[in-house]
Amino acid sequence: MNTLEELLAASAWARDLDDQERDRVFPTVFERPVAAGGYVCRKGEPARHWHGVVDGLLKMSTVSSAGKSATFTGLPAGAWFGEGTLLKNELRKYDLIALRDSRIAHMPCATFRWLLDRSIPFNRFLLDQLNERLGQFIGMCEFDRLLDPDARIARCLATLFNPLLYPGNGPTLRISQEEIGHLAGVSRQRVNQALQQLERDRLLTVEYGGIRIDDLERLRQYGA
DNA sequence: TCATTAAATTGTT
DNA sequence: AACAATTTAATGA
Repeated sequence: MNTLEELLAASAWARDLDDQERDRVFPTVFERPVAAGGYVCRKGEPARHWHGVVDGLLKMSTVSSAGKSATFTGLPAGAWFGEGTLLKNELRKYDLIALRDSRIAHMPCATFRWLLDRSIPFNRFLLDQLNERLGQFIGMCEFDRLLDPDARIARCLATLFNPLLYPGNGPTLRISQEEIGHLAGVSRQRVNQALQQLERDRLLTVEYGGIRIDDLERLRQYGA
């Protein structure tokens, strides 16, 4: 995934629009770079856009008043996010931070509402996405308290390869072990150990600066 | 195109 | 957290 055009081509909601809708919607969507460590949006801000990840990697997290941070999920290229806040007309509930230099698509709130009011495919997409996310988060509640670090990392990685939420990506993902550590909330050393175990189990292949998934289904189930 | 160097990432302690 | 080894990317001959 490299260009805004490719992101839109890979996104189900955009594919299903008719020509007239496309002409109206696409020109309003623009792209903006975010440097590694930078915020795409902050907890407490009003939402002005719906966002997509053209390229890069984000984490969704919050910081408690005591200063502890919790990461909820990672967002790879192909992800669209922020609809929850737009739909409810609330303030953002999470921080979205770039784990590395990233390029983020912005769809203005007005366009989002226009699609919401007239496009069935767009509504269908949101419904599917919210449903898929719900499944992910319920899975996280389970593994957060029940599973050992290897399994936590396995499932954390599996979520990044959800083809419904993050289309347009192959079986390989450029992600460093340090970045995986940030997402899963474990040390880089522990990530390294876990990846070696998962490779022995033939679930994935460790590459320099990335991983290749060999068995997504078993990765999802790991530790169950 | 190839060799050299710097930077990033990995694997280990 | 620190270290050495490995891989990649960038540079210039």
